[in-house]
Amino acid sequence: MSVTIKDVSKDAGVSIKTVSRVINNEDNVSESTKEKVLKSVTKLGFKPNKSAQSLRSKRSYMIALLYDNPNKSYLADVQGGILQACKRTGYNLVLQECNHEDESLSSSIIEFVNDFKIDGLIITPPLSDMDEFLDNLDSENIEYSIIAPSTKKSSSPYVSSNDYDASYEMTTKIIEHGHQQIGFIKGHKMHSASSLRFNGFINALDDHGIDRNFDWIQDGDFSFESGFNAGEKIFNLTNFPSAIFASNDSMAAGIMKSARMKNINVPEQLSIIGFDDSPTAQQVWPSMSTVKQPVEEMAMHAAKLLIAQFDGLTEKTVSKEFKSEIIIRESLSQLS
Amino acid sequence: MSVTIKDVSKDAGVSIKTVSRVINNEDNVSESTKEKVLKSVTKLGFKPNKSAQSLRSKRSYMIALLYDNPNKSYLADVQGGILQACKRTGYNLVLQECNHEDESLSSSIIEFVNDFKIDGLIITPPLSDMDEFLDNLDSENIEYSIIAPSTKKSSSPYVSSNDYDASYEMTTKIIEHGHQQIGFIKGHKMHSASSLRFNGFINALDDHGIDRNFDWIQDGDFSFESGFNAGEKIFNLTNFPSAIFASNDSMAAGIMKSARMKNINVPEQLSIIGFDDSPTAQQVWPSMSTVKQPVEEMAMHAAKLLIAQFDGLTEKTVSKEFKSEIIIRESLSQLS
DNA sequence: CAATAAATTGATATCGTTGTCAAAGTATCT
DNA sequence: AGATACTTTGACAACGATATCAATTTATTG
Repeated sequence: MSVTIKDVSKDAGVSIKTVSRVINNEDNVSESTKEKVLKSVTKLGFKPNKSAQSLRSKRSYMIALLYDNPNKSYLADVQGGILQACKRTGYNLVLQECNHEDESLSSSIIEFVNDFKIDGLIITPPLSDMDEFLDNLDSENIEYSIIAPSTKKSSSPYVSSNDYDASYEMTTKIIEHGHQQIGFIKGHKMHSASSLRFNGFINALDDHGIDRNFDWIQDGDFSFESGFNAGEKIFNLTNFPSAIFASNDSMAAGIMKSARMKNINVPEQLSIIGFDDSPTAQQVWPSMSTVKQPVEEMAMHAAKLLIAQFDGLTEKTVSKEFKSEIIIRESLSQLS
Repeated sequence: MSVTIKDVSKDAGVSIKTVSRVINNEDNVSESTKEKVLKSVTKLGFKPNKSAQSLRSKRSYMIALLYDNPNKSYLADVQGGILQACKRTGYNLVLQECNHEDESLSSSIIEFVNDFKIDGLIITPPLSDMDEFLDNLDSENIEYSIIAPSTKKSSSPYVSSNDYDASYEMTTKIIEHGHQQIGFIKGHKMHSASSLRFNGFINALDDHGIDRNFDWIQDGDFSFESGFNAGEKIFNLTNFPSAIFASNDSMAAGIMKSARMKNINVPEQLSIIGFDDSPTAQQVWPSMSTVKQPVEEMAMHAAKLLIAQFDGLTEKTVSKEFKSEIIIRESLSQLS
């Protein structure tokens, strides 16, 4: 049926082991035989049988993406990036939804990895913030690569976003637009990004000598509803801020709705700023100013990092922090 | 290291072939030995090695999802559904992004299936509308299950949505809200859903004796921009409709923006209706009336259909049409 | 140049299943 | 009871790669 290593060995006039050596890029093969073998490989269109390789070598050539209820657009972006990295490497992506509140998270993931001989994991927030979970993986010698805000030092390779800097920068931008009265909606407590974004905000206020008003700082959990509720609270105050910076776009949209329902004009009376650049950010009116992280690129890098660990890739791949982009759209107005 | 079929056979006192028979649910195994084997399987916690099975049986236990640039939320929902179906079956999901305009689509997919020994495909619009592509798969004896609007009869199992009915019903709802002047934005031409949704609209108008106004019927391609542009055209007319029904939510959001920019109040002066119930639909203000298809359920069913073809599943799984749900939110107003 | 070390190559076992086919056991029929 | 058919079972080959380790070739050394 299909071409096997045996056919190649016959065609090239060498043993199957030598063919194996060539296709696995092993040392100690003379240039001349290598060339000979590669010629036969191309000529016959040989592609190693994944199952046979996997059976013998104990590797599955599969990496798994672990995620816990992220917004759909984030998930799609992450996947896209990983798939790009997998493209020509022969690796495949498997999806695994998790629940960070599940008591047996560690054990079930370890079982999953062992059952399917998963070569490595890519871990996204908030799972990437669970130190104990990562420790458990470490002690089982499971390889992984994490995508996370830059807080922690991990022995495993990681890809990080500069949530603090981005938040600081965006806050500065808001101030530069003339706003002195600025509210903030925090994100979900389990995400390390939440505190980073909040700290960036606070420090930017302080550095510009702007007072904090804790009535205008509300808790949220990244959901639209939590943003809406936070808005209701703020707009019931006797005076409310001229701008509100929400820790993500969904909450920002929630604020926008609650403002609208109180007949507060956006952005004339109130500027609203989000974070993530989700598809919604462009589709609401007025369009949302927001922070865009290069999620797809980050995921691609995380996958490359991981794959580089098993396959000795030629190009060196190292942990890396990615920079976010500040996007100013209609929802942030210039105060005169 | 891990438990193999040999360990089980020893423990149960039968041959490895008999164990294999039991775990593959083959006929001609006596109840007593079956029981004996199953007891050993549970006792030892035996799980068949996927690679070995795959190598010997020529099956990969992987199904692939073929998609072409759908919106992210749709993609996530489809994946969620498939993963649920895969959950306890031992199958895994592999993602494959396609381009329906690619000349070599058929051949590259056939190669992909052969290389990875993919057991079956799940095909989403617009790929599921490409008859020639499906024919090519048929002639290669590749198994697939399609998710599509109900137009075509396929020899392969399929899952369909009643786009025509949903559109007819929503249009009727709009009319019942007192609207007599109704616009429509068409979807992407390559999607069979587009014409179905349009026909449902037109027929509902006709059946209720309402005039069609072709100035209010605009082309679109499911993108936000195309919706926005369609809006601009309509609102530059001397008189415009009291309601616009867009073939999806993104375009509806585009309309909403263009209306806002012309200072047209939604929903007081203009009702806007979408299709899909994307996350954005709830997050815009006013929240969008729309049609929700049970995408996740549909995908789950499609996966079950497919898996039932290789594994003789106990419960009969057949092609099925799913009903959509009409969701009325703030963007559709009642005219007095 | 012989002796030794290093690089290259191949014969064969092996991974953990399923497939083949024949043997053994049971049931059914004259 | 014996012949026949059917059910149940197992021994062993096979899938297509990598691993082991010994054999061969080539390079280096004194």
